[in-house]
Amino acid sequence: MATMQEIAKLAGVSRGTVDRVLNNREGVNEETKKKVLEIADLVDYQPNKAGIALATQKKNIKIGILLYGEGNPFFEELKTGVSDRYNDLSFYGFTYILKQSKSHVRDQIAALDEMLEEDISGLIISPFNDPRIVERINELSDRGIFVVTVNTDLPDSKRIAYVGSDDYKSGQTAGGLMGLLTKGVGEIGIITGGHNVTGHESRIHGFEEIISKKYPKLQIVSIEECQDDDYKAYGALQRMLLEHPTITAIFFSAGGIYGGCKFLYQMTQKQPYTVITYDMSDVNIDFLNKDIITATIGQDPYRQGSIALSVLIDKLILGKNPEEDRILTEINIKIKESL
Amino acid sequence: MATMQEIAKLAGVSRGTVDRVLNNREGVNEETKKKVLEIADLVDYQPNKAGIALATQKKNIKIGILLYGEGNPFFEELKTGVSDRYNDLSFYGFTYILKQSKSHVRDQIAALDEMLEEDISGLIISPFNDPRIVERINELSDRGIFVVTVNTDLPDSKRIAYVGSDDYKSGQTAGGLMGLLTKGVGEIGIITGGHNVTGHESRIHGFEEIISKKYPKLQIVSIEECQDDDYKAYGALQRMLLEHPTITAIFFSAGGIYGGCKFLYQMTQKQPYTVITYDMSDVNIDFLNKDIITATIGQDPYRQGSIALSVLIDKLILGKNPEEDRILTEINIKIKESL
DNA sequence: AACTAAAACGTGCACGTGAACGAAGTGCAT
DNA sequence: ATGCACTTCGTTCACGTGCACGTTTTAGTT
Repeated sequence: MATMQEIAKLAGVSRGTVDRVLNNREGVNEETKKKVLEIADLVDYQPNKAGIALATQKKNIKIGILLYGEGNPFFEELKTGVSDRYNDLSFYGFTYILKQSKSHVRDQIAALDEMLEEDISGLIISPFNDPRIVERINELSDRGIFVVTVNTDLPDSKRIAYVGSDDYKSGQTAGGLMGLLTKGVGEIGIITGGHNVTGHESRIHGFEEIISKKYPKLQIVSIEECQDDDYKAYGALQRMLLEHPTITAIFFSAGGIYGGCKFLYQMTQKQPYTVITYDMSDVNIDFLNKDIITATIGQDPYRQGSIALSVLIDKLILGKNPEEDRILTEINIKIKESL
Repeated sequence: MATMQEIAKLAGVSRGTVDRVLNNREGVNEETKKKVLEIADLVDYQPNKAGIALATQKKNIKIGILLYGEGNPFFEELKTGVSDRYNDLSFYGFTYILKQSKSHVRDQIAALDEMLEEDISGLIISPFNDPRIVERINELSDRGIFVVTVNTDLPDSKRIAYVGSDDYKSGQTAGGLMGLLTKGVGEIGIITGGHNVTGHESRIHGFEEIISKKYPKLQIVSIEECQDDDYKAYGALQRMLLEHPTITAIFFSAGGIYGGCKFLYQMTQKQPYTVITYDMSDVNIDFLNKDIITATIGQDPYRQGSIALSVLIDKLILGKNPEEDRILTEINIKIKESL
């Protein structure tokens, strides 16, 4: 591996000049610049990360991580991913501060504003789908603070990358799984979440596509919205099953799982519903163990956290742009036995 | 974060002495040693990784990675995991050499012996379950070369850690999934693999346990061994379905998937078998797409590779022992739509 | 030609650690 | 007292980079 020193020698200049060229600092003649770049290219110069790390430490870089849903195992796992990767990357001498707001847009905005006081140089955020959030992300970007979104994307913002699952595909997966578990026959009810989580509709579209194309004998007979509220979900499911007693399968496209499953659990005449939900929350684990939920679809939150930190540090310290601006994580199916 | 220099100042000695104490080098008085350790503990000294990295570079550490099954997507993903993590960790200035032997014990032994010529200081191996391999791993350990096993464990060897899935549990997962997909009714045939892959029997035991306890109307009516050979698998499945025409579900506990699925694909009168296999190989993907395989069970090879490298480097460069000597990866279910 | 300002470049320090080298200090035999 | 071996400890260099500072060269003005 060639070092700056060696390049300097080959180019007949000092290491300082090489440094200026390779870091795009000004104050170097066009010709010498060209020559240095040529040689750097020739020897395939790769900066030594340990050197960078040692030199960067004093800069005291700080990045912010803004999530919601305290205690939610999805975010707990995401945090583990961040923390594990931080372990590898901490030699760059940066720190991070973590905030978890309440699950509401205005709380996230408040937390975001608080975070800006801390003069961070990068941000990882699981954003709500709200124009005010987009606005703030753009503002940050303009100030030179790089933003990576996780879990939910805001494609119209100036974020440098999104790390999370492909919602349409995860909807298709739910659809395919539903087909298999029901042997392709029966009636389905869907409990949807709220509207400030982007992927929401995509999931349902993916689900509907597979059901309609691949399983003609499977029918979606009712869709109820619950705004990610457990009380509403309880009531919604109750009404739904009363109106459509022929339903044998239920798909929760987002929240309201606890409320819905509680109702199913409390039903006097137990019917073996096929139930598909999202994410590995405590609630999901509990109801998987109680045989209320049949399967749940995970989106690898651990890797979301891990990759997000990695991408942000690459950009922030090494100046390396992510290869894709949408980095998709795997979709996993979990059942009781695979927990 | 305290540095050696600061500890030295507090202890009233030079940094060299602190270095000797903290790295367990000899030549330092008991009392001063005690004092230094006290202060190091007090300030919660954590060595600066960038410093270590920069200083360690010249040592030219090399580690070996020994796999088999060239082209096998399981190992391809594992290699990606290694490579990604290497990207993060390469600042320690180490290199690795990768060998993929043929899928046979004696080829692995030969490759292992070749590797030893290269004077490596650590080894990651996906071992065959054979006493000669165990013997060699122990020999390496005695020579101070740390060994991490992936994919298959050799618990009786002197490896410092195993990274892979819990085979018994993955068998249970297969069983639970089989129950769900068949609605708990029908007859099952099992195609098993060979005997030099440890987890083999554990998977089948886990499978049998769930089937017998949870799904009384589901019966395993035939088990055929195919030694991971596709020709044998083809024939074995043919015989099996001839002898037991009532079989509606097939469980491949290891190899022979291509042979078996090819037979199913070529059958003139297509029957909708429920088929469960292991790992995300090309073969599996192909037959998932052809609707021959219903679901396949993955064991997160990416993370196996990633974690294995991490553990080995922690031990080798930072002298840190893994917290557990069995590090289990997640079990994931994949269907056609979630590929 | 003399001076000035800007451009272009070199030098040196800092970061934290590993490790070789060398310098004291101690005890013992001569 | 001198020499010697041994213990104990301090000093120094090396690793590769970022960055501040200082120095030289160039171009422009009077």
